[in-house]
Amino acid sequence: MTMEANVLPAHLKTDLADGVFAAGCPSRTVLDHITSKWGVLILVALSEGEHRWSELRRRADGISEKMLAQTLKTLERDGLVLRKPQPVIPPHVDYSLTDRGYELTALLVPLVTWAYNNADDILNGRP
Amino acid sequence: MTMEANVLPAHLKTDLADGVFAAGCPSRTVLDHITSKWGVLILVALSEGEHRWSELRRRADGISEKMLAQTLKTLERDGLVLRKPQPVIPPHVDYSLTDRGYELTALLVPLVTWAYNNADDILNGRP
DNA sequence: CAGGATCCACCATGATACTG
DNA sequence: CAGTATCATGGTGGATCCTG
Repeated sequence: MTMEANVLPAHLKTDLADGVFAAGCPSRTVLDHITSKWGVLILVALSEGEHRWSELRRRADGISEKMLAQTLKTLERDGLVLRKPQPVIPPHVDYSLTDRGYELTALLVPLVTWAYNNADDILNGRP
Repeated sequence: MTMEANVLPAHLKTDLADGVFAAGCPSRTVLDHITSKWGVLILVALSEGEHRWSELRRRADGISEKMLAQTLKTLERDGLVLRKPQPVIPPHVDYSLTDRGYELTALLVPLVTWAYNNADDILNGRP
């Protein structure tokens, strides 16, 4: 019996243009943003609802203020995250997902969940 | 009308333990591997079927030999990619997905597809 | 409270050359 | 063909201090 193992079925492939493999493809830049170390965590955190700066800082354990600012700015410029300054005393800023950001996290959360569930087996060489 | 916008429904959240946000969580390491710049492309390429070293080198446009070797080694150690040296003349090596790698690409390919389809809008500030 | 600015260190990455 | 070895570098990311 001849069969090629572990090849994605056609219906999953059709949407994936060859372009993603090209060096100059814009998707590379976008992928860099959304799969960045902290980008993933921030997006997943926001998928649970609106968060303040200080909440995100605590939630994404280990992130520096610099990287939080940089990550949020990139995601905001990409139209994935919405920044809402609240002019109250004391002032704060709320971050949430845009529609496009929400669409993205629907794909991202399962990936992170999978990584979480498989991490121990993977890192310990278990099948 | 009060409603919280763009929050994932409960059934998608339940599986996602708070642990992923912890600095020491093993999933961070795994995420680093599978969301790395070249890791993503190699996994997606292999989701289309078995590839040789030289094929992967050409497919992942712009990758250096060093990065290809490093990426493949990491993915192999993680049990996501299978390495099969072919003792023929001239010799070559086939790379393919393990069952676990296949499971992963089922989640990864939609993400890459999304990035590809949205890249232009995102980078040009279109809604 | 939410950042901006600056300095610095290191590691990931790339180029090149060589080998089993 | 499929890598490994070595070296150079620059960009990512952290620490610290400062501000609206």
